[in-house]
Amino acid sequence: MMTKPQRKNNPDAVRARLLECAARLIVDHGLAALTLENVAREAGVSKGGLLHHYPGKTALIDGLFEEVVDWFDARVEDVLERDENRPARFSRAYLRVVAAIDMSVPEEKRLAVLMLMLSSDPHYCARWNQWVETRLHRHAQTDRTPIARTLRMAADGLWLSDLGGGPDSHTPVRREILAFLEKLDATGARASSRPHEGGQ
Amino acid sequence: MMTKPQRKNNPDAVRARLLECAARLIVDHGLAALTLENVAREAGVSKGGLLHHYPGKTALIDGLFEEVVDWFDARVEDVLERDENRPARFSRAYLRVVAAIDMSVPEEKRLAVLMLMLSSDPHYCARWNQWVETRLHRHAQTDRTPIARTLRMAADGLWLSDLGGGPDSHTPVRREILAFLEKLDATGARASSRPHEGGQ
DNA sequence: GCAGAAAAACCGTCCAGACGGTATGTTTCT
DNA sequence: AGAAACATACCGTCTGGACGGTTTTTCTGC
Repeated sequence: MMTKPQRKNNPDAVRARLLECAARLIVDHGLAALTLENVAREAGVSKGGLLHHYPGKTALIDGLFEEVVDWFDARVEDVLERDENRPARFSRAYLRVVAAIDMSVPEEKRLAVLMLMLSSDPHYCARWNQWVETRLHRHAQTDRTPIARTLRMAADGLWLSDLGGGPDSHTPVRREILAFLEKLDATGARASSRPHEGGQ
Repeated sequence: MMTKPQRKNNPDAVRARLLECAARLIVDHGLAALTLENVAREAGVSKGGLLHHYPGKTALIDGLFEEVVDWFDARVEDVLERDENRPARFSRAYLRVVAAIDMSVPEEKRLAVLMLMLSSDPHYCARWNQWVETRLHRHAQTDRTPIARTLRMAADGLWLSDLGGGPDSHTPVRREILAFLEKLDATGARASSRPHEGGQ
């Protein structure tokens, strides 16, 4: 008995739940549903409690943004390590991570949140671009080719398609496209792969 | 004299200006900035005036959506006509239209608005998917290949990049990517181009 | 250990501002 | 004159957030 009558505050868990609920609200009911009261209720705390952890709505959203970016970053870095040092290395990892997203898994809906925030607020858009450009600079030798850019752009398209359930978001089609793209960098790589030095 | 002291109502122009200002507000300051008051002020009319033309906010947004889709559709159809009946015909036109967007031209920012609405509201997302699938069905013989899908996905990525001024949205890079993609359907077309019949 | 003070976690209430929308008046076109 | 094209004033609602209070946890001196 007495498994858990010992009441324990767990602020970290509360913060995590707040972020998770905020993400779910956005994905399931749109950005308009992201109100302090809704998030608080979903997370099982009061509005005052929420505001204790995140002193304002923007702080909440900022926290969500950063968490999702970190999550994505970690996955990319993970794929990156297991890959040889081929051309378009970073961009391929980027694509693979996006392609591996399974929207039926709740936790992976986070990416949809990112897409939402990206396209709705220029501010987050800028921060995201900065993230991309940092990696792009880090992998300048392998990822400034047209192929690399194409892979990333296709990944973004797939990503967007995931969000809205477009005609290319179904598993068989995805697999086909991904196979095609993976083959791409082997075949066409030397056709017009010349690092493009320019633009800061 | 009397160049234009003769005051003339021009409701059509007002409607157009309202839509244009709404689009600019969204692109420049995010969805949250789209309020009736803001739009009205930007367009130089009162809120009452706005509500006279569009009886509600949703009507305004609907009008904007439809106008942008029509605009995009017209451009795609235009490019389509000037193109021979090659594989991936529709998808290539789709890509070319997106690639031709010049965000410095105010009028062409409309596409960014579409992207915004698509990713923020499931309702518009569904309507857009329907548009795509209609064309896809119309060009079933040429545009159900992996290459065609890739072209469209890359177009979507470019499109998204345009919205936030991502690293791939600058003219020289665009040109390079476009050239690469245009070459793609010639080189890799027969490697794995098999119409994929399935999915409803 | 342990009282008690301090800090952190959390709750419920209230308020000012913003926003969508209505109602009504005034001007302009036909 | 009558309809369409506007403007002005106003209302109800919702939401972010401030505020004060209460409970829980942690720190501190003994």
